[in-house]
Order: sequence, then structure tokens, then C-alpha cells
Amino acid sequence: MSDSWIERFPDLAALPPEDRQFLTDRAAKVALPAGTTVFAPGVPAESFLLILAGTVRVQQVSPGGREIVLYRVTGGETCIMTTSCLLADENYAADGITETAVEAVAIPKTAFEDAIAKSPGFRRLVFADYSRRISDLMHVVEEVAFERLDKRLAQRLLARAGGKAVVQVTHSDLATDLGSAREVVGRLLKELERRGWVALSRGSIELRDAERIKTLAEGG
Amino acid sequence: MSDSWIERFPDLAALPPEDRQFLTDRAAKVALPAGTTVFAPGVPAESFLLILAGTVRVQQVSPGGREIVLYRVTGGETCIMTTSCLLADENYAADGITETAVEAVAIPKTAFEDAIAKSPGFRRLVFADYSRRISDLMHVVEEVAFERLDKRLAQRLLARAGGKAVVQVTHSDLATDLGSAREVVGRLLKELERRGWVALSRGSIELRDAERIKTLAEGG
DNA sequence: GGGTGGTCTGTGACTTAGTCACGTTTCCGT
DNA sequence: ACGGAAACGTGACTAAGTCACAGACCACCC
Repeated sequence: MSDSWIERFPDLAALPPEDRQFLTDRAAKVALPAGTTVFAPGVPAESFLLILAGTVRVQQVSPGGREIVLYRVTGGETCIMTTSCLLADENYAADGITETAVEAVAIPKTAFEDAIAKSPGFRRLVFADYSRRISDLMHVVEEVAFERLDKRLAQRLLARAGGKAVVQVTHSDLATDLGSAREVVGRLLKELERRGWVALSRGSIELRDAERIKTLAEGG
Repeated sequence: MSDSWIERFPDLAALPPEDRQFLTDRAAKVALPAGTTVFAPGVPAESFLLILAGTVRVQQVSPGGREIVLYRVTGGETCIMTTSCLLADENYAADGITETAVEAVAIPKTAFEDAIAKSPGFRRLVFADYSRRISDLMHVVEEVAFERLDKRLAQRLLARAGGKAVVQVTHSDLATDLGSAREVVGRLLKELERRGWVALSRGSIELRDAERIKTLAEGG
């Protein structure tokens, strides 16, 4: 199989040729359409995933049906949910769902364990992602526990917009991002619209006063 | 230095003699009284910590002064906040505070990196703790985002009691555990007292009907 | 014993967030 | 054009957090 994918991962690209060969020999490229469930709670992890393109959303679902996004895995990253489950021989404790079409490389469990044992560069990659996710999770805890919802909503709007003026997103998507309820998000958005900061329409939100939204997202 | 401490860590005790020697040669035993700040946000990590006895509480503090416990590190465990910061060369993002007197072993950064590189058993230990903390953090997110506070309070009461009838804890300790506010915890406790499930006094709480508290902690 | 400062707890009025049970609008395929 | 699904709106209610206090209890020290 082509080993071009390995260039997406600096830590792996820097590996000695035999390590690179070891990985590329055992890796299988997979393509997943948007909305695919990559893993789900209770299922054991079977192979290690390196994401090449697209994003996977890792989230938890409450018994009552509410959801919260824990973090997103994008191109050049790995999913430590999988790492963690592989190494500890545990079942998944969250959902992994593709948000866009995703291209990824799957490395079977045994090859993953070998790579961890043999390749310092591979370990660096895994450890780096562990750190990143731990930070992500701590940040989520901090936000959920301490920050006002309108502030968090403003942050999400800006993040989703990525500079553009119109965000294609539903109220319930945002609610999932924030771990809140659709009605609550709807009411907050309505208030922003009343102030003229956004314009709402079905499935999309136009940011009309990005400056003030930014102020809300940062300030208190 | 004595290498007896290594027996507290099965993964390390199983190491080949030279690896054990490497670790014990470089490790320094430290004793910390209760209430010591082990690390704080913004400070770079300097050495890897293995806890022998006692517990370290890892928590976040909000700008508004509210606190939430992320997890506790007890005997036989390592603090992955430290691991993560050491490996990624980052500053701490949370507080680490000893809850009891703590005995620990500190391994300097360079020796830690060597051990990671050379010793599979040491890596196993580190990876296992990473998994555990990721689970812990996900659990915290789930609880904070989705569970009712009275239910979580009941859980904490039982956990703190550890079978005993009287828990030595203040309302604001519990609030920190739960990431809530002291007044709120106080009111919930008052309601439990009204029902006759607990008896309150300054600095301690007597569980009078552990069964019902258990039901509350489990049920919805 | 009486003061004194610190920790711990109680309270009321208020705001913010979540829940429940609907109703309404918009879109899209056939 | 019509039926159903997805998206959105609403009101009434409960839960949780905030703020600004006021007491209560404790240890310690003259």
C-alpha cells in the first residue's frame, strides 16, 4: 500500500525506513461517509485510527438523551479513546461519529502494540495526542462547570463560523456542542437576534455583529 | 536509596533488575504534609511523581473562585497531569494539592524520559494511568453536564463515608468535589436532614439512612 | 472569663439553566 | 400537492447558581 499518508504525521514521517515500512505494510486505508459511527460505548477497540482528513466527533450521550461533545479529532491526529481502549483492553465509553467524510488509516491492535514497543517516534505521536486530549477534556470540564452558557454559545458560534459570516448549524447541533438543551440554545439565540447580533433562519445563523459576539465570548 | 517503594507498583516490580536499579538510583523519596500545593497552573513540570501513600487532589479553580475536583491520585498511582506536562513540555493547567500527608517518589525529568524510552514496564504503568484518568475525566464531564446535583451529592457522601456513618467534611468541601456552590450544597443537605436521612453538625455529617441515600445516588 | 478573628453555616431575593409538553413552521420527496 | 420529518417556538415549571448578607461556632490569647 502507498505510504504517502505517513507524511501527514511529522512524528511518523521522521521514523527510520524500517519503522515506516512496518506501519505502512500493516495499515489499511479506510474512507467513511459523514455520519458514520466509528465506535460506540460498550464496543471493544479493534484497531488504532489515524485520521488523514475530515473530522470525527467524540461525544457522550446521557440516559435522558442529551449529548455533549468531548472533543473533535481532525486530520493529522489520532483518537486517544481508541488508544486508551486498545492499551487497557477496555470497551469504548463514548461515541465516535464522523462529522464530515473521513479518510483514515487503521492499524490492527497487534501491530499497534508492536509499534508502541519498538518505535520511539510512534510513541511520541501517541503521547502527544494523549496530552492534547487531556487538556481538551479539562477545558470542557472547566467550561461546563463554570462558564455562562451565553458566553460558551458565542464561542461556539465563532468557532463554527471560522471567519465566515454565515454558519450552517442547527440549534440542536449547538446544544450538543455545549452539552445543553435545544430550547435553551434557541432562547439564547433569540435574545442575540433581538439585539441584532445575529440573524436566524432554519439551519443557519448569520453573524451580523461579530465584534460584539467576540466580546461576549471573551468577556464576562 | 532503598528500592522497597518499587514494590508498590506491580508494573515496576516486574522490571528487570537493571531497570529497577536505574529508577531507584534516580528517585528521591519525598514526604509532604496535608494541604501542600504539589503543582499549580502556569508552573512547568519538573519531575515525575509516583504516589506511595496518601492522596493528591487535582482540581480546577474558576476565575470566580469556584473549584471542581477532576480526580484524586492515591497510593500506587501516578499523576498524569505531570506525565503529560513533562512529555509535552507544557505548564500545568490545574492545581495539585495533598489532601492527607503524602509519601511520594520523584523522578527527575531526564530520568523519566529515559525510563519511558527504555522500559516497557514503565511505559505500561504510564499508559495505564493515562487510560484511567481519561476515563475519570469523561466521567466528570458526564456527571457535571447531565446528572442532578442531589444525586451526585448522595454519591459523594457515600464515597466519603466509605462505609462509616459519620463523614468529616464541610459543605464547601463537598461543593468543591461537585463543582458547585457551598450554599447550594447546604440547601440540599438541609433537605436531606429534613427527611431524616442525615444529621448535620459543624464539620461533619452523620448518615442516618444510608439505604435511601444509596437509592438516591443510584436511581434517578 | 471575655474578646477576637477565622471558619463554617443559614437565608432571602434574584438570575440563569434545564425540563416537559406541546404547537408551529419549513423543507423535501414522491 | 400532500405527508412526514426535521427544525424551531413557547409557556409553565423546577433546579441550580449568585449575591449579599447575618449568625454560629471554635480556638486562641490575653
